[in-house]
Amino acid sequence: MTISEENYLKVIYHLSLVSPKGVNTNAIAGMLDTKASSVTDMLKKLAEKDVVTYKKYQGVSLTNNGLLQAKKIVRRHRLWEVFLVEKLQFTWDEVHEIAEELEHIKSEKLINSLDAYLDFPAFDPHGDPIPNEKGEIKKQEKQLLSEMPTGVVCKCVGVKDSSADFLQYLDKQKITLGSEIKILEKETFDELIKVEVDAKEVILSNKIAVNLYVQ
Amino acid sequence: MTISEENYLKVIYHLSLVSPKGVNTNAIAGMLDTKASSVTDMLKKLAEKDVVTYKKYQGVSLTNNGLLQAKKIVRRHRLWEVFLVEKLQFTWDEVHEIAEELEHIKSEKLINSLDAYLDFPAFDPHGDPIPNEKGEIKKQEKQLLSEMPTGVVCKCVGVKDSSADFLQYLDKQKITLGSEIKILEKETFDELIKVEVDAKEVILSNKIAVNLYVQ
DNA sequence: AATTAAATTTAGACAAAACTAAAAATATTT
DNA sequence: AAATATTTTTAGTTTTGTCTAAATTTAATT
Repeated sequence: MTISEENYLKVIYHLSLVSPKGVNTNAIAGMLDTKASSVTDMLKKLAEKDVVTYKKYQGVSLTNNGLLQAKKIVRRHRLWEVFLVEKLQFTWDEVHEIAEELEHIKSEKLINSLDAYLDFPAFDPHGDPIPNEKGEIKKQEKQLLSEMPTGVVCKCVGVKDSSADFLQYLDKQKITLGSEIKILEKETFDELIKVEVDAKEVILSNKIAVNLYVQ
Repeated sequence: MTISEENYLKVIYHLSLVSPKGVNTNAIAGMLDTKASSVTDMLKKLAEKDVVTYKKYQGVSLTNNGLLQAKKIVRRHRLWEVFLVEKLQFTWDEVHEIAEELEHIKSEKLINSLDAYLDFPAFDPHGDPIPNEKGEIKKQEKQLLSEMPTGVVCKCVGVKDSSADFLQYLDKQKITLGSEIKILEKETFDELIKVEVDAKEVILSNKIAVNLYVQ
């Protein structure tokens, strides 16, 4: 598998978690910053290789084999992210770009040794689950901050949007993985949420609340 | 720079250490397992980019810029090798292939963090020097085992041939980086060398002796 | 010095992965 | 249901890095 093919597989995997009944050509093009016609070409090739099932105009889905391959790529990506944060002191907003490259290094021995070296982490620095060697994923129950009722104390366990911009904004508010968040007040009119983090009161917009997973 | 261009630069660098007055097209083709015509094409492109000076039929050499680039690639390669051996328990014969891939990950921050994490190693697992951030290389004085006189005790500090086959052969003889080697007898007729390693007598062929650096 | 051999370059072609522009299929409106 | 809009596919190019085969230059021999 080429790097390009791997990137397609990965994107199809992520999109199929949201739309399990078939992923759109355009959606893939959007994620990969390429053109729909290029996607069509690649889908044919991937179908040839039996990693996706593809019918003209009907979108694609992963085959069992394709799913396993995709999980391996995600596994590599997330393990490297853990490495960068835990061992090389990167912050959670810096790791994605580099992991995009590292994820394509394919040695099984490398990735399993890395996994052991990191003590078999179940989640990456953004709270996303890391598939194990067999592709099994430990599901974590989590809810969006926006869905939590007033008064409760919850813990930040992940982000939906893991863009550097969002993560840096969270840093500015002293919110990070594991932060305790107490919901003080929810304003129904403009959906602002007043919370307490680090013994300080903070106002969070809805845009933040719908992108923050808590438990 | 593409991966392919980096591979050419790296090979030209290694070859220019042996033939500083210009590297042959054929030599490059041999190292990269490609054809001379492909090399010619690439040399033109690299000359365009000012990383090599190239004159038809005269071979190539690196420009100052090209030399720095090449050293960066070598630096990355060797740092990853140290990482694999020191942190992930790889053996010295397993690391080259994987480092061939890892060397193309280009984040400066990544490589400098890795360097610090590994405590700024000066040599890789085969005894080859690791350029620092500025491209400076710490030279180590070393001689081939074949050049040492009878009677002396020396220490293995590197290998000239770092192929897996050779390294595994050395492992079988219990010779590794840092091994003390006492030269007991040199046979002039067939150039076999009797040495003592690990309190055991071993006979080494000339092929071994001309590929083992000692101090 | 002429001839042969070896190394190198040119010319033309190919595969991968992208693109543009146009055509076809599906969805959505009116 | 017809018209329009959107999505997807096809057809034909482009770029990168490779190849083969032929031509050219340099090196080695006789």
